[in-house]
Amino acid sequence: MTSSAMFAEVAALSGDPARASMLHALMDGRALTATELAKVAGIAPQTASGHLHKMTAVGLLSVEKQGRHRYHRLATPSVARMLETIMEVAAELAPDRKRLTVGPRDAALRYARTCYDHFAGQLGVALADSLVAQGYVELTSDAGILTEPGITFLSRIGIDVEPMLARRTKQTGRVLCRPCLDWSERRPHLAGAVGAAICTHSLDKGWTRRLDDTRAVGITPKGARIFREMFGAKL
Amino acid sequence: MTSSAMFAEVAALSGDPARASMLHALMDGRALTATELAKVAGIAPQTASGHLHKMTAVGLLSVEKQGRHRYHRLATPSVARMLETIMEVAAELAPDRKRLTVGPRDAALRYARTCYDHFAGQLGVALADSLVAQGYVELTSDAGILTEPGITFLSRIGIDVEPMLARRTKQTGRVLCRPCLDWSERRPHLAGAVGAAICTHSLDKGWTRRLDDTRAVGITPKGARIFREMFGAKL
DNA sequence: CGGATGCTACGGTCGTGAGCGAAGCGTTCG
DNA sequence: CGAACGCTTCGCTCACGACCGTAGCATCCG
Repeated sequence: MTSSAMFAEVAALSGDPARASMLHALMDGRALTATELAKVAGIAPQTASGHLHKMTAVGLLSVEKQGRHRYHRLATPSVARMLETIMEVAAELAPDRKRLTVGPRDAALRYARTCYDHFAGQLGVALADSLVAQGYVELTSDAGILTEPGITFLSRIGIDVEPMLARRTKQTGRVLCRPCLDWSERRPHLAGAVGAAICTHSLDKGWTRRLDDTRAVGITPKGARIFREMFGAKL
Repeated sequence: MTSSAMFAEVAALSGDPARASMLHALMDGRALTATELAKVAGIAPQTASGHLHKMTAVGLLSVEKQGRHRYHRLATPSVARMLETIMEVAAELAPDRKRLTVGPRDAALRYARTCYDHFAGQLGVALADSLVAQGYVELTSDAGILTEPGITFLSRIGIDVEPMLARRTKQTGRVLCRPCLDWSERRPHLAGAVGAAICTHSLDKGWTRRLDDTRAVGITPKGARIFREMFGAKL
């Protein structure tokens, strides 16, 4: 059965500690160079090159050549979703040795970061919580939906949900989104098209900005006001 | 970072060909014995025993002792979800060598089978299609919801959605479900609490029945009528 | 045009772990 | 009670692959 073989190959590629570290680092959706990834994984560049070649050959990663750099990123959103679910299981199964040390040890990362294409960390959880509290979003571990008031809210802050509606059943009023378990907060936050739109829009509008070369993001004063007054988030 | 280590361990456990075969076989939600799993994976019972011990120790599997048999099953629904997403990526990345040979080679399995706790195969896809066509369910690759007419429909055929409502936001009218990519049909079908309820209820009512010692299910004449007349499914 | 940088290809070492044969323990059944 | 069965533990072999040193190829810079 060739399907089972491919399954094993994908899982095995994700299962090596060094490769896992790299995939982990790529979870923020950005593209990193081989050297950066080698440093993250704590291995020599040659070794990293081999790993990256394998993962690219199979299709987990895609490469973009720019000058003498080669930027690697997760090939598809489904790969990111896969990594998320593996992390979810890993978090569940993790021995409760020090919940405190679990997750990113960097305070900035715990506070706010990107998770592939959406926000995670305390910011991500807080936004999700407030959207749920106001009835804009409903979330379970299985799925999530954006309610009609939620659609109105998003358009008020400048996010158009039409493109999301176009890609699904014609019926208006509800837009599907997706929960994503945060492995530092151990709480669900907002992913999927809606979560991605909020993240993109927030970066565009200067509510948040990337902290140089990490996956952490900072909240600008303007953003803090918006998140507090519009979202009702407690940060 | 201990979280990354656990991630790698979980993925590595799923990555060995023999273990992958076993997990694959356990995806139907039933509990199998060590010998059965050894046969599936094509390895000696001793080897299988070692694998099962490891996966159980980490928490991917749970064991139930019954007489001289030890029944192994997936420990939690989240493990099943993880395997699904890995399969989804594997299916996407699979070289298109013979779409025909992809997926279960057994005709009965392709026709109708269980996928952890819900239906898959042609039956699963057909049911999902007809529920979507009638506006009872909305599905995307990210998430799915059960509409108000859908709730009415389910209660008409004897499925109470109250327990599902209880576990989420109080607001009535919508129940979240979950899409699951079928790797033989390459089409989404219905999973989550709603999919599980339909599967359980269908087995209870004798609309379908398990085919002895496989994960395949058969559709009884009564079931065929129900699926055709009530669901509007074309099988 | 040298020198530095980012990355990759090759060759070799070494540890890890999958696999099985043999043997032992508990359970079931004739 | 003894044989058959299901499963596990132990000890061993062996192959795969992660890792790095060396070397080689492109690209950018002064």
